[in-house]
Amino acid sequence: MGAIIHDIVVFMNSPSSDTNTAFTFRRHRSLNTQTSKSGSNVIDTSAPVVYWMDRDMRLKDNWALLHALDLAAKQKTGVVIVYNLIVGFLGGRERQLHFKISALKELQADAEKIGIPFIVILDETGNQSQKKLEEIILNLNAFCVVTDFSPLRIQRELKEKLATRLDIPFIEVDTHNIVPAWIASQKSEYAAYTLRPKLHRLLPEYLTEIPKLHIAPMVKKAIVNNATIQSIVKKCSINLSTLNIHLKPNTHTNETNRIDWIEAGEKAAHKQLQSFLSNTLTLYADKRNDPIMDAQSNLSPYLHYGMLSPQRIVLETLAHTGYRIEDVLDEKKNKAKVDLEGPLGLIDHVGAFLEELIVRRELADNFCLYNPDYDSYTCFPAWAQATLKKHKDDPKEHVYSLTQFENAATHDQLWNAAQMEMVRTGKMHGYMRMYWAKKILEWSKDYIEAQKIAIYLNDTYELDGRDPNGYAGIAWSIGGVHDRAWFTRPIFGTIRYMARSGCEKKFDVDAYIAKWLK
DNA sequence: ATCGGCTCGCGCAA
DNA sequence: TGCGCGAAGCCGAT
Repeated sequence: MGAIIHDIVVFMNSPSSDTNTAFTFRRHRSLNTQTSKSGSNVIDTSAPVVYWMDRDMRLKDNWALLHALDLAAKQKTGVVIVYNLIVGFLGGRERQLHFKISALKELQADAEKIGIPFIVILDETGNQSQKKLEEIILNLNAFCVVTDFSPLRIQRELKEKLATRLDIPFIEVDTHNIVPAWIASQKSEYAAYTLRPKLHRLLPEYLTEIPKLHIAPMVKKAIVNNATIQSIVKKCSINLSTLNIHLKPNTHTNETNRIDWIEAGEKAAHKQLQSFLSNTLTLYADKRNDPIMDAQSNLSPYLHYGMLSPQRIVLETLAHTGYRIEDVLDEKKNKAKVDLEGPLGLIDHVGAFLEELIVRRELADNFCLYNPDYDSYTCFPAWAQATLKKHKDDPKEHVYSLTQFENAATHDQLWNAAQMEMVRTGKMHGYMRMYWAKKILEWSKDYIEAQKIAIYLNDTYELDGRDPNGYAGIAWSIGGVHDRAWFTRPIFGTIRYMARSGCEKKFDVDAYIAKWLK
């Protein structure tokens, strides 16, 4: 029988009273069956808990770090964070790497301030991660390893390999979702409406306050006083300020390799959240699908890198508006009764925002977790594969190559504008992402190639690329995933179609084109 | 401006 | 077994 890590209890000072509020969290699971290597009576205070930070690049509101700190406090030892920087991860380019490195600098400085060494190791070829992580965990004589959760194959495979090699407990904590993906649902959900009730049922249990980061004095002391760990940290961590990596430039050179309109890191993320809540939230429900209006949250790059906790966003949104989560969920449930004419109320904006933040994000993780072929056409539902296959050889007015798409050289200036928005800013407007992907289906050799092209462009240019949201969004647009069948038409079959004329009815297409194509 | 039909299959009620 | 309904739509009729 393997080790069972029991639910742990965290105590925190409630801001509204001076009594300690105890609550448990169940956001972790064991990745191997190892028990601690020392006998249960022997406490080796020199063996730290290693938090291998992967998907969630933040110190605040991070359940994985909190879990590591709790285990360390029980063991009277310290915590060391290890971040494994993979160059060119999943086809990422300099823009994503630069964004990451900039956040890592802040993380490293902030972690060290509170007595947590932050080691950055470098995997320049993409195949050294397992060996390097193993080495450093061994060198540090780790007591156990805690990591965060991602449903993407590359990360799951690395964890599986590590799990077979480590002879200490290896624990995964989902700190990217409010309800852990494997608890929210045990199967691939058919659509948002099948996942929604499950999430709504579990939210009262999981949408709790998040404990403040509190470093127990002995946790800090265990590291500060340990010369061996200090020397390993010094020896192993690369120097971020002198790091100089050049990746293959993008097709659109110079101006587009680095993104400068958005600042990386958790401080910048919190600033953006506050700005969104104060300035933009009241536009969200009716204007978020207008690519001319700046009515989106602009939080997705931060969410992708875990620089901001979605749970914190929900808590802040509720605090800012004064609603309770039940109010918002009930409101959505009774929408038909409440939906009178007139301007939308604040609660509609909050409902629309939280629906996207909670249900849509968790649905994307659910999709990748239970469909490991999330980036292949084989993940499309049977009806969609059948209809796409049937219409595969329908005559096409335009067929473009990857290069033509990449260079925004189609006949459709609206499509080209969307492509250029992504190339220039690293973030295409959410509504345009659907149109963009649907048109790649319409103008590619076939749906199999269309999905590949869309994923390549998304992962290359979007700051929030290489994310379950991207794979799910493309599968929705091209493969009917989480969607229903619609009116039959050429090429698409019964996959939902989107037309430029629809965009023209909804927003000022010419203004959008003028903005991104000069 | 607004409406109905198009279309598939899940999940629940019966 | 039947039925309601779903993440963003389109199109033609009114």
